[in-house]
Amino acid sequence: MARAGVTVERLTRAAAELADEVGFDKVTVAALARQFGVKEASLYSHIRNAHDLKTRVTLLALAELADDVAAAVAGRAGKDALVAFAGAYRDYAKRHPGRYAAARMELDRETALRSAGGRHAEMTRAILRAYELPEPDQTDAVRMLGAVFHGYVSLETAGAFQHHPRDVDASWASTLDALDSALRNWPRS
Amino acid sequence: MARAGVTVERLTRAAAELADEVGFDKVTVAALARQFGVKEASLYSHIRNAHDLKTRVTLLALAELADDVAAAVAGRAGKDALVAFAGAYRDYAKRHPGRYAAARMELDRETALRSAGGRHAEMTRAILRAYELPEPDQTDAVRMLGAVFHGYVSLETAGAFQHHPRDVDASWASTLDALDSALRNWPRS
DNA sequence: CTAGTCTTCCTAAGGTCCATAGGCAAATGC
DNA sequence: GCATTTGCCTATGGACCTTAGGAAGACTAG
Repeated sequence: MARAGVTVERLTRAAAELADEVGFDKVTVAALARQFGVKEASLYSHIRNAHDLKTRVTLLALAELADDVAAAVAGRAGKDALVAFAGAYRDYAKRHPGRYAAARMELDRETALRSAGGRHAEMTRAILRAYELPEPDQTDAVRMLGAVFHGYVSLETAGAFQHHPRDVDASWASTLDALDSALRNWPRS
Repeated sequence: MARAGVTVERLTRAAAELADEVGFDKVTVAALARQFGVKEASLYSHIRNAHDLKTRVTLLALAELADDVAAAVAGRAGKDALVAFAGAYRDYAKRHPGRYAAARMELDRETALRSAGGRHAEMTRAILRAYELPEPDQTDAVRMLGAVFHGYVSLETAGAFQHHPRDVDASWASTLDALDSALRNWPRS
């Protein structure tokens, strides 16, 4: 039998692309096998199971997203950095909806530790540096920023903002203005 | 054959409870059939398909959540109302994680219109009344509030805040303080 | 180069779930 | 009391996940 040249890397890339095209939940071992022209069972020489495959896509997405955000915030500070971070985050989610969904999948403890999740937290803290928040307010602000970014993108992707004519980009810009103001006037505990 | 007394209502309730126990994505026609002691095929006399069943759980969850929030904000205004709204929202999500996940499922246009989604938007606008924001800022604020609430609950449920010792309730309170301040000092366009 | 080993792919098979078709019997309505 | 409707059944098939065991290509040591 001629070999199809399947590797974990190629599988993961194909799975990520498939996720962006048809949705992360529709990434199946069967669909990938079809794409590579092999039988489903063959893929189990490369991945442990379907969950393993999805986890790999998640790790890929988290790393890509962290790279994008890192590039965006490089050399910026304060509100500038905030807007760049948020823009890169939202852009990634819109360009790669399937990967973004993967990035939000729950990981088990050890996998989470070797993911790019830590870089995300670090970068968020870096943004807050200019606002000079002491702990624990800084941690609270990190959590709030994460909530706003993820929440906005998530609702937007789910079509929750489609029922009103107001431009979604404009609301986003306005939200970032409000966030900046909230961070500058953070209510100290 | 003795009848098992299956009805759409009982199915929906059982599905909602099952969702809270094992996760919304694990709510299956097969599992429900087992619970009711009937064959899978029998359920198709009551529901059209699995998606129909999930949609019913979604509508139930949206209505329950709207009721809870309405009860919480009744007779309150300003920051008081904001905190009550947010608290009811987050409590519901924690008490009913499966239902909450259902509430975030995307609905088709017509179904969304006859859902309690409209009440949610109205109540959010009601909260903002005290902050006296003109349009389109009010809409922007509605979107931001939705993003923060959903995003926070979503990240918390996914365990994203477990990697830091800071008390999650305290961060939540702090976030609401910041939101209140952001709404009071909303940057007018 | 050859023989052994590892890797990649296969067939076969069993499990879960979703869904439809067609039938029988209990419940309901006139 | 009889016809109709409704609720449940069996049978069947498709999609997906996964494991076991085997064959043949690819690599490696002697």
